[in-house]
Amino acid sequence: MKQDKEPTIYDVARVAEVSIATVSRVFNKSPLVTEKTVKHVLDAARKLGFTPSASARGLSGGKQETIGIVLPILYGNFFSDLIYSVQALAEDRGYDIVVAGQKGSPDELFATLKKLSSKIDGLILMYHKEGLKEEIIRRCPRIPVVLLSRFVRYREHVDLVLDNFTGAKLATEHLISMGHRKIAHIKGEEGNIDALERMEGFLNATDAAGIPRSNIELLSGTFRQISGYNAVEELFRKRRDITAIFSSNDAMALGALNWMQQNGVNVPGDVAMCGFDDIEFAQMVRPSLSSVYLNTQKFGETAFRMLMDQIAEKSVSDIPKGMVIAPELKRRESSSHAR
Amino acid sequence: MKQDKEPTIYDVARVAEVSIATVSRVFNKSPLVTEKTVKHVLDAARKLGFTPSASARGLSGGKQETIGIVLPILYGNFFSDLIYSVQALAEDRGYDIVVAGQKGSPDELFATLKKLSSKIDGLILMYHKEGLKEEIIRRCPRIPVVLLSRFVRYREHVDLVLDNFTGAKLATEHLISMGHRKIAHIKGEEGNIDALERMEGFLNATDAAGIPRSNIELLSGTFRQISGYNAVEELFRKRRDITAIFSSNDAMALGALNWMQQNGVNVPGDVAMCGFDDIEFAQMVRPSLSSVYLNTQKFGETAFRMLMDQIAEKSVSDIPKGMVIAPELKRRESSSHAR
DNA sequence: CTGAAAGCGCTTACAG
DNA sequence: CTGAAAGCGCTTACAG
Repeated sequence: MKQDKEPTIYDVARVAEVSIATVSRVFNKSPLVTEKTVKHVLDAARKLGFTPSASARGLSGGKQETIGIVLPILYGNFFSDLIYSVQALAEDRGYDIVVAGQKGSPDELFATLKKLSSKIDGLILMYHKEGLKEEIIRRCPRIPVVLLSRFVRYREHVDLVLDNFTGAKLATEHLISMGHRKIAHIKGEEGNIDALERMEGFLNATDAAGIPRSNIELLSGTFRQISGYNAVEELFRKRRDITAIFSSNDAMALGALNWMQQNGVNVPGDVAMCGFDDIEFAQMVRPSLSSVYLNTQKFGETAFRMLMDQIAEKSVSDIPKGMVIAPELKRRESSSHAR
Repeated sequence: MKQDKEPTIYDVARVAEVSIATVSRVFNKSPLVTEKTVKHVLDAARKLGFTPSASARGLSGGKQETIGIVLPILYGNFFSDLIYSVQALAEDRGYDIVVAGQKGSPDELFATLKKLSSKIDGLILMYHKEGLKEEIIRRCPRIPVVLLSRFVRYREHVDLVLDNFTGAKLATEHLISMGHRKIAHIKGEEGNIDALERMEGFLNATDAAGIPRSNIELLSGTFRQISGYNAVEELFRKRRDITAIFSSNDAMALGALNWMQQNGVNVPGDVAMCGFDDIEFAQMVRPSLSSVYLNTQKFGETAFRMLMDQIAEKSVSDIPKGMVIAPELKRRESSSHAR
């Protein structure tokens, strides 16, 4: 039963009394083989504990049955949600997933990709650089890629976007629809593109509603809770006419909530509040926090399907699709009070 | 420059005017090759954009330069932290990581492992079942494995344990050392082994301190925040002499904190509080929440090192090491008041 | 220090 | 429907 080395296709062929070609066909579900032969082969394989060698398959057939996911950083909820959703689909299709991070420069990225490329049949890549799609097609010509971005501004350069901008716009429109005309925005970290796109979404909505810039207040933040706390403190020192706040993330919104609760400002009675990210605590806090949910799961699933399409067509599509995964607004208590 | 197909070792050999054996040696950093030859080969390889085929290497050399990580579920902070820490080390050593989840039964697990085994040089596996180590060695004899568990009770069956029990004990001892003798514990989800081990750690500490069982109160919980809220509400209806609470996780601790703040119970003045998990919000909330931190990063790094050792020794070690990664207590405001 | 050659375990035209 | 055989791109004794 127990082998000293892994059994090969030859062992199976011998036991099943067929040629190795037939064994190979059985494991590749070729329609050519008789049902009876299939059974023989499968029995022999089971008896020997045979599993085809991925290396040999890869070498001769060119299929790895593995896809790669390369992300800026293998960390946090975004990473975890993305892998989770892709893996669930990949498993059904018999694909394994190899993950890689990427440090800094495009050159290092390409070194990673080159090394990875002989292990995978396709790649899901999140990286932000104009013209990257074209460069990848040029430098890794044989490998289908789905390019991902969290930034609408790169829409034309990638295949799939998880849209911060529209999320922020949705949240702001919601606050406006509740009657608010004097709205503050707590910005995210300086230089962070998520933060930038969220602010742009905010301004786009207020502008579209005809709200004058003097009615809005942009507050500095760092995405950390304490900066939300400090931001509202400063806001209220400066002016007290603001009736709604859109925060660039939930952590800062919670910090802001904290300050207001400590200082007798009622939410949503005096000030309505909306965050971004829809972290677990948004539902847990009192008042529960309205927030924008980025559907990372859908993002991952769509990316995987796009990749499978490319692999199936055996065509490395060079037409960026620029598809967008829409964010969703979660209305909760913190913005439930109409003006 | 741009090839219609990937360049091979033959192309490099031709351009560098050496044999393919030499090219191979260069890429395997064989000490035999002249510096001058190395340079020629590397130049040719660069010029052609050559990267060795992982499949061919795997087939003929038996090294995949890939390790597998198989976890119960590819989800949440634990997963993300573990991958992050392993990946950082693996990248330095030139290893890629393939991840897989596992559904239910041991048979499905072994199917997953068998399929994976030809793609990897070693495996980090988290799975809870007595005798699993032996079964793996029997059924996947050629592949080094590091078995992980979050449960000390399986210590003898695995290589590395992330210790819930001691974490809970630490937290409880801390509360006792602050002078508390009447302590409640909010339990985690019924049937969950993490929850069970945390409760056992709690009871172990109170017993060791000679605290009578009548002085302690075990409250039902589900790990969700609301259940912590409900648990203290019930506790205070029942008795008001409890001066400290150890919660099986932070979410419930935060729920409990919530109830107490709403009902005029001062933390830590009237009741000290300690949670488990050290989630981000533990530091953000007021009062900040004391908690137990499971060093997942160290867990992952240690697992990887153990695996590398096994791979290097080329010996599939069958002696479970039963090493334990100690949890750390984070003392914060919620338990800062001595009795 | 370098090369010729066998072999790793498959897939896939090509014959039959 | 099945088999014999070439070939995928490497590594590694074995010679020299």
